[in-house]
Amino acid sequence: MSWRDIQCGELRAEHVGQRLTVAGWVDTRRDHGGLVFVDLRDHTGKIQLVLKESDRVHELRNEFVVQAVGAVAARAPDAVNPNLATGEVEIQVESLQILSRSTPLPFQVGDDSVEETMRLRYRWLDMRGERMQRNLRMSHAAVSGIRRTMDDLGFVDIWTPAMTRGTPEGARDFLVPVRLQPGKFFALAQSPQLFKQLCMIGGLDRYYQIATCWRDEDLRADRQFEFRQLDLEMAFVEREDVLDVMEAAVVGAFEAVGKTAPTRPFPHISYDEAMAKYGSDKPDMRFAMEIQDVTKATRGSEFGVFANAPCVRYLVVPKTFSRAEHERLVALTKEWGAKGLALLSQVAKYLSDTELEAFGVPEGSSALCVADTEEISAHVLGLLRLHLARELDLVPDTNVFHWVVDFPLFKHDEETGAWTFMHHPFTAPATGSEPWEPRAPQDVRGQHYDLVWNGWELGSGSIRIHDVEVQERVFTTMGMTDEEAKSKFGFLLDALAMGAPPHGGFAMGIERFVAQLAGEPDIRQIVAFPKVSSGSDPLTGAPTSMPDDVLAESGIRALPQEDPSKA
RNA sequence: GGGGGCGUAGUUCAGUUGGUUAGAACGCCGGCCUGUCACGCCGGAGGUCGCGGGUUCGAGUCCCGUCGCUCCCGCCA
Repeated sequence: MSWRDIQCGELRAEHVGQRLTVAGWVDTRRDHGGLVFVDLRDHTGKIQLVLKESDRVHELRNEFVVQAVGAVAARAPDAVNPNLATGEVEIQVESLQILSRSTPLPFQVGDDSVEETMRLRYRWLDMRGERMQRNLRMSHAAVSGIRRTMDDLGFVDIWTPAMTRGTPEGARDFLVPVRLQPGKFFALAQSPQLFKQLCMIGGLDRYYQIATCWRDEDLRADRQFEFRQLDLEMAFVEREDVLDVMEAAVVGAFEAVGKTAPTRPFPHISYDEAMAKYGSDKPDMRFAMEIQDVTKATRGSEFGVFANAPCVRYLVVPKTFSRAEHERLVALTKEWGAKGLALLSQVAKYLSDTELEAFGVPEGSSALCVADTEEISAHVLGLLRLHLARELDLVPDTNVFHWVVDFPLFKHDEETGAWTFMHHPFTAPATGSEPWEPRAPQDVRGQHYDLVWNGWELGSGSIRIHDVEVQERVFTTMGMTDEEAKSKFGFLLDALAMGAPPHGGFAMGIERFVAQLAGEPDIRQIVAFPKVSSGSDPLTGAPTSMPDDVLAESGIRALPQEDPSKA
């Protein structure tokens, strides 16, 4: 026998007269005494069961799992429910079997107002609701579309290790103690980066993987400890070849979920332009409100704050600000690192007519100015731009994909004073920018590119270094000695020295992509069992402490932790 | 590491200037009901106001601390 002949949401007028078995969850019951209506639900929808009085029928409660056998009947015209896809029919139940009971629930399935920790603690209930059903199924469909695209393009899915060599650079690693070698650790892969490059050197040509990655950094709306990325790498290609494949994958996912795909090719913007106009390397370009620069015009200003600052930039905002509103913004920008935030109308008295003209602020608008280093001005105004756009509801409901290109290869590390990489140390310098000495490292561009969707960084990639000497020179610029480079990346240098083809690739965060696709504000709505922002799992209670003897077996010992109950 | 927000019944919330026995809706329990579909009607149970301390004649309300959740900055090759 079968539990069901048809799913709840699939019943239509065409089934009238058939005797069918259905099964699902009791969504609602309307008990009229001698007559009971039950909306039976599964992920396809609901169907109304009509039950005559019997022993069992009054026992039914929400979320009981039941199986019913009965005839599909057409509803009387005045009893049709136009709000239900199955609303023209109902099942006249002949026999009902309770397959499983349910205790009263901590919240009602489908209640969208419940606090998220509660939803996560009882995720199995949350999952029965429309929202998670849609998100998890859309996630699967998107990944299917991506896989189909990659397979069709001749990419080969290669499994790379989760347990790999730790890297002190970059994100913090999750460590895995090794019982067979006490005191030594694997790190969970932050990305399959080096392995996919080795695949290229190994002649695999076109690699991809929906790869799980782990990074031990603070969680955010768009960040979890573990996440998946579409990871791909191609040999004998240039930047545009990689971008082309990525666009195809994105479009493949859109088509797989039945949404209108963005137009190809996606527009490009340079890193410098993005930083200047939007103060971010992942600009939200659904709206303008670009950052303006008046550094030159205010050089000789009598207003010392402007004249003496290395950089004067501002945002024109279509609104006038009260003193209190301005003060609040000042406080915000100070948190972000600015010394202050000048409202042009307040400092106008110190400025010449020529200077004021340079600002060119229309009637009814305001200019908010930051006078600081170029870096801080861009950063703060970039954040302020996003903040104000959201607050003033200036963000249209559109989809804007674009590539950010021409990144610097190196950046200066404020803490150590050394040069470090912008992306990772395997990104190739732009053609023509090598050898870069005696050119300053900050002037070297890298063949790095980011994919940005509505201000979310979906992922990044680059053309990699395939020349062992260039790779060594990059390590040297970063202050690495030959010995260090050899000990950390000797295997890569060996491989590069043994016939490495030109290659490049990309990695796109799956959850970020699907969250945007589903219109969700954070990736927890896409992940079946996510962690909350403190880094714990409210469902299982993980992480937990471990007995000392278990730790000892792994060759480690936990540091004593303060007991919070004593505080 | 830093800043903001939130925490009251199972859930979502209200709770005035500090003042009697902390309320509502949904859910839950009992009863009635043969055409409902957010069924209806009658009745009922349910509270460590996150936790600890303080101020006060009196604290859900004010103060301090702490815990949890959340958003953001830093961080995220």
